[in-house]
Amino acid sequence: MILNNNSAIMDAIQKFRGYIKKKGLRNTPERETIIEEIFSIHDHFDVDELFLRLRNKKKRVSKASLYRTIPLLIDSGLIKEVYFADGHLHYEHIYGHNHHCHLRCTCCGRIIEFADDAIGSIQSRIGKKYNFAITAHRFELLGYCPQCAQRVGGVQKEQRHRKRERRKGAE
Amino acid sequence: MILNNNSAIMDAIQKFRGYIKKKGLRNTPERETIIEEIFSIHDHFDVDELFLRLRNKKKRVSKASLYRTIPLLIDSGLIKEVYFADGHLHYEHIYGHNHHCHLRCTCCGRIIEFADDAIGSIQSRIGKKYNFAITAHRFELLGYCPQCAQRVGGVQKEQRHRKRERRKGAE
DNA sequence: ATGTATGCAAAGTATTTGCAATAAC
DNA sequence: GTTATTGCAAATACTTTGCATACAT
Repeated sequence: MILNNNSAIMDAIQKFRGYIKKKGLRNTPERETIIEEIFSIHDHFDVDELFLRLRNKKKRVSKASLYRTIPLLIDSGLIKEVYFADGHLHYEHIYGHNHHCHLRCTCCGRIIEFADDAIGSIQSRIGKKYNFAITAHRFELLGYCPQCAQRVGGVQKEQRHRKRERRKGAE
Repeated sequence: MILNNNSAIMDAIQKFRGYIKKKGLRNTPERETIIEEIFSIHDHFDVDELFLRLRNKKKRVSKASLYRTIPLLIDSGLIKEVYFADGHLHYEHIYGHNHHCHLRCTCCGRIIEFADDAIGSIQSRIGKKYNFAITAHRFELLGYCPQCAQRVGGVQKEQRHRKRERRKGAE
């Protein structure tokens, strides 16, 4: 059911061009490079991962441009924030992904995607009740995965340490 | 239905003392001061707000202690992270609050609390399915409040600016 | 007595911003 | 030609940490 092929990338770029035009902004090769990379990631990502992936492919886009582009991608409906961990936000693209939420192990950081039909009905029920125009939701379940549940639990810092190791490795 | 009176504060402190003892840590006046302050806040808070509130009451607790105490309060089940905005996490205490989730206007930052019975059943359904021991969830709905929906939309930075002004005012 | 907790200041990490040069329209 | 965008480096924001002192047990 995952459609992250060239057609999804082209759809995304088309949608972004429309957004740029509507807002009176300018399109640039850097922005399209970013979109191409994001839509080739079949997973969640954070700014640092995105930056490293681009650098590994010799695509030179500065981090400042990443930080400046991400809000545009969110506003244009191409990506969304999915959860906060390791001290920063993680994102994922929207096109070609089925809608899902995240189940996260607070011990090892493992992520499982899930979907549940009841979420949509809660969203519309609450939106109507408070007269909000709801544009997005974030639903995360937190707990211990089967492996971590056996061990003690409460070793919340492992996650962050692992992340640091990963970054060092990439230098 | 809100019970943030002295008995809720005492309950919280009792629970924390039990936690401290179980973990072999030490209780300190600073930690109890922090708990008292948090349980007197009938709202969400972030580290900076907590720090300023304490300072305004001449209770001298360093920010380092706040940052070191918050994980203990989360681990002991007294508070929880509720959402990420303005570049950092916001928290709320658990005792004496009915369970609820947050509806947030991405334009003006306004927060509405809501509850929906379906959330609990999703949580247990998914926990069972993936064999996770679920300890918490975070469910946020994002959109435009009635007032902001009338104006354009997309002025995502207002929120952060307002926060900065607020801080300056408190100096 | 022992060793955890504190405050402070420094370091670390993430993100934003000023500015000159570039390039999209 | 005009002006948004870029990369860089500096600045800012948030959080963590090292260390000497204080204090809970």
